[in-house]
Amino acid sequence: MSSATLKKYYEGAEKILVAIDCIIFGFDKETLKLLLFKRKIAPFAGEWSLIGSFVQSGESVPEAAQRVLEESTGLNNVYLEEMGSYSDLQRDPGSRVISIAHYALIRLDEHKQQLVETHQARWFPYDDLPDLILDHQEMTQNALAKLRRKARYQPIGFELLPEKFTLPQLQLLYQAIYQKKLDRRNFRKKILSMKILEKLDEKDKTNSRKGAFLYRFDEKKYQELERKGMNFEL
Amino acid sequence: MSSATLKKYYEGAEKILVAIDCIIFGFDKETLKLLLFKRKIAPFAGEWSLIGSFVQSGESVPEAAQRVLEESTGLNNVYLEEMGSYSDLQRDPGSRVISIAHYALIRLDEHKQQLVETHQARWFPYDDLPDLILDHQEMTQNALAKLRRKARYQPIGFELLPEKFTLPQLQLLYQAIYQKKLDRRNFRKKILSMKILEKLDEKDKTNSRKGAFLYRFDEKKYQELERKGMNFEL
DNA sequence: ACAAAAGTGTTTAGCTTACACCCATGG
DNA sequence: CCATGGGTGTAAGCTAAACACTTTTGT
Repeated sequence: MSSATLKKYYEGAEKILVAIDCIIFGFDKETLKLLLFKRKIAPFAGEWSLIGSFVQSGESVPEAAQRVLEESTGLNNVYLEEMGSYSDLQRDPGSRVISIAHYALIRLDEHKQQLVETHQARWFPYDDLPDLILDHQEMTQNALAKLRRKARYQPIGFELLPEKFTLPQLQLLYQAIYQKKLDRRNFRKKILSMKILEKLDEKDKTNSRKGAFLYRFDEKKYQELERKGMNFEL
Repeated sequence: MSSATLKKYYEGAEKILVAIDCIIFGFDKETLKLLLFKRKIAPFAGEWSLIGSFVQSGESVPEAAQRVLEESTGLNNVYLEEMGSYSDLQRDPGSRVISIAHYALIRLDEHKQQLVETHQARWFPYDDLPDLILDHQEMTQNALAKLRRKARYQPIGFELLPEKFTLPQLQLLYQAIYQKKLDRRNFRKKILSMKILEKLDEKDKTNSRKGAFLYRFDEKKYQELERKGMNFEL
């Protein structure tokens, strides 16, 4: 093939705006929350929206997603997962844009509250969200579906908890993700039998007089088990 | 925001070439296969590659993927699933391209052999693939990983078999997907207990003198069970 | 009659589920 | 001393796993 034809091959194709949008999950006490933003630009200025940005020519998709996360939460070591593209021709009246949606799991206690204010953002309980622009509602629903599925075979739930957490807290989290109650004894048995938690000597007394022991997720132990082919199931 | 700023918002962003690439799975007797193509254009003309195409301005990502599938196999009702984006800045030396990879499951008996020839394509056993260009090797590995995971909770395996198939055939397929042997009696028990197969009166005698009964996948029964919340597990 | 693949049940072990009482502490 | 949430064990039912012989039929 001649270099002229090659040129035509790549240049004959249409370039398209590529955006990324982030569904940011957090977990507070017993509810799953989403970080939403008041959109600053037209169309739909002033309405609630996911946070997003265009992919720049100098960055890959994961880099763009990390950048957005850092700009909006101040965090740079965030669990981030691509969840698919949204490409309807009419999805954005402003222009033809293909968006690659991502969901992120962040620890509410770590993110910079100040940035939330700067961005006119707000945490909403997952089951009490405002109307969202464009196809952001659909993205949001797909994100929870993916999160649920993923949480079944990988311990990503821990990404939503502080470094030290109690078993009751962990159970509340999984209950929030699966939207159903779990038996306390069975939950404990199962999670402890996986041996991926390190029990600490401290107690957290914010929720009861007796206090609950704090645990820490042991990444190393988990990865060992994973290599040996364990299956993490609720 | 003024319309000038708006203009700047969308126009200030960089447009990027967006491609889709398809990992096309087939199943033959007892091996999982991939349809690969001799690349016609530079760079890498003449080397083996997945089939792909740029997303046109008039089509969505799923539409582009279907188009590619139809052009390369002649099939238009194909099981097709997006599996993620590939966006390294240097991934394609020809130009900066973001590719959204998809995997497809097709029935070897249905696709048009003639098109395979037209495209200088060839079916390769999954575990004996030639070197592939760009990041196509990585895509291929990710595709099988996704297929395996997905096959655990959705009966997508059937997309790889002809409409009528025998239980031994089905078992061979799942063994190929999971790369491990399954017990014949347990497999049968499990699959039949799901009640998603319709037993026919015909036998297929191509593989034995006795012959094996043919079955058909019952989409309706499956969807009913799905609504009631069954879990499809190997 | 025999070779080659299809078909069929039972037993055992492990896992999941359901369930109720005592413990520690701060007020 | 009592109210509140944290912690613990066991029995029953169910699902998964292991395992070997009979059936059919073309040659």
